[in-house]
Amino acid sequence: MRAEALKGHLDGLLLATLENGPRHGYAVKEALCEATDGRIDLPTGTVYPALHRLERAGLITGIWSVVGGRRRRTYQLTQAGHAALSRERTGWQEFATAVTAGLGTRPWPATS
Amino acid sequence: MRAEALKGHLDGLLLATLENGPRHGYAVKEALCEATDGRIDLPTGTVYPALHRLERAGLITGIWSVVGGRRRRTYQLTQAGHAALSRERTGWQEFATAVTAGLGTRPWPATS
DNA sequence: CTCCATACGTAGCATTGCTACCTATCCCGA
DNA sequence: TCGGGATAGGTAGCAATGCTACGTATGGAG
Repeated sequence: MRAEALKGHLDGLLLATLENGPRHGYAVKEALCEATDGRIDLPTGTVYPALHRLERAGLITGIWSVVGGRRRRTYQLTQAGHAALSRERTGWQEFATAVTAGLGTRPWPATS
Repeated sequence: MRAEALKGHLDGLLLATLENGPRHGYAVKEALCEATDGRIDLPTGTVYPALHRLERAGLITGIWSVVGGRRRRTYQLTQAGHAALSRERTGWQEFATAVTAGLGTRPWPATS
């Protein structure tokens, strides 16, 4: 997958991993990797700054803890985060529809 | 549609408008707007630099002409451009599949 | 004669994900 | 015992890219 393709769509993906309960940063990365069958395997240098951004934006909140000698920051969605995730989903649908139309490909999955 | 969403996917869309014959820059913009039902209506400040980029990359070639007193630069896909378009399409499919999975939305169109 | 559509263009900006690097702990295998 | 990998967090700086805000010019409609 081309690196820059993700631009503008990362936030929604991160939020989605937190929808069913809190996770710490590293687990977010793992969850996203697993959910996409390894197709989206983010470097940590992408994940952590993005989580900081989401926290600054008030979409997630994090608390520190220590598990097995390792410090963790566990994040969970805020009310605003849930709303944002919802927006990201509908936004993605619209975007994907538009690009698919623009590219002139089959509506979906074309995996026949 | 969020502005930054397009990042990394514009080239394929522009190439696609040139697949069925040459067009000049302004017509590319119009064609894309029409193909997407107005959902992707690019400012000219996006289109022209992007076309220059594609030409520098050897994916399209342009020739000047004058029609009705107005100068035009008409572009057409090169061999490499056709190949790139093909890659963009498969890349888009993979990308869309991954993001859809990551967001946990319905495979498609979810417009039910 | 003014305004809009057509047609092209550039400068500079903001965002964003990536590379490359750093620290630290725990555990497994050699 | 010691090295390396997985786990867990982080930062600095870069490159790419689309957008905003302009500027230039012609033709036709009102």
